Amino acid sequence: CRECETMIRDFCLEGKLDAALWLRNKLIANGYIPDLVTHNHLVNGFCKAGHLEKADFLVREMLDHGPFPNCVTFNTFIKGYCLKGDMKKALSLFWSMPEHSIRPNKITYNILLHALCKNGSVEDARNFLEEILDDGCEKKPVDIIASTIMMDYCFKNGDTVEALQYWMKMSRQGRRTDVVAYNVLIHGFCLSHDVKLGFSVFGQMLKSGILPDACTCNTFVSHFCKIGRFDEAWNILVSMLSMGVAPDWITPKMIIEGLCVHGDVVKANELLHLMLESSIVPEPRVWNALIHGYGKCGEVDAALWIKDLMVNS
RNA sequence: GGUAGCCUGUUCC
Repeated sequence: CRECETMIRDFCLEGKLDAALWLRNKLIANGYIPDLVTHNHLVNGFCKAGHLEKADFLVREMLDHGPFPNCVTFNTFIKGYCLKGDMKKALSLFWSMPEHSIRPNKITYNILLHALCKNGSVEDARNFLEEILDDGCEKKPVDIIASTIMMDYCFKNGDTVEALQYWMKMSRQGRRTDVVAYNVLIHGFCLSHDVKLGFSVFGQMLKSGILPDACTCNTFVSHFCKIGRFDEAWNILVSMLSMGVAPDWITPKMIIEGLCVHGDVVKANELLHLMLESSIVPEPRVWNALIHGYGKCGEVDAALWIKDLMVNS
């Protein structure tokens, strides 16, 4: 019945949760119990759709009749409550894990850390982190993702000093910092309007053999668009392309919208075609920005032409 | 003994 389980999984991924649940119930009625991973897909589907009552029902059934939930089940379920902003419930689930003899893993901690930063405060997250570290043996190195989460939210709250402490701890531990950690650091410097530092971090990143990605590019581009330096933003995009970084639709979106607002529709149009050549099709609002941009300076023909282009893309 | 699918961090809005 591997095929039925694959079907349930695909239904979940496509958001067809009713069908997925129906098939699961059907199989059980016929005496076959879908395996744990399949159940986890169902829980995940319900959580992502915000139907936590259904996820809750499913997890209860799993506890009572199997397949017995594992750490992934709880991670998924906890994240569901985090997305709803219900940290009380998320934390109580976390603390209930030992009752079921399920051990939380790094991912569990990171889900909660992230949500505590987002829905609560960095303070709450810091306390939680300390609690976790105290719990086990000493000198446990902090997970790189956990450090990145903390660093990110410290920057976002304007606490640069603490953010950098997380960064230094990370690099001191000799753990391999990755592209996301660098992106967060660069973004942090851009937030405090210190692009120069951002660039020097970027250089450091290249030196340690870590390749930039679309986020790295977008972080710089976003910064330059915000201060109205579209020439610089454009240069970033071009040099990233030459480094082999594949831009996503966010990159052109920022520059095109910015250029249109500032009245340089011609340049925006040029960029649009560049992206279309790389078969990157922008969002509707990017097209709107261009159409509106041409309309604003009275070039109705050009506006209509863009509209045709949009329909054909 | 080998093998598969599920859960965590960064950029625009």
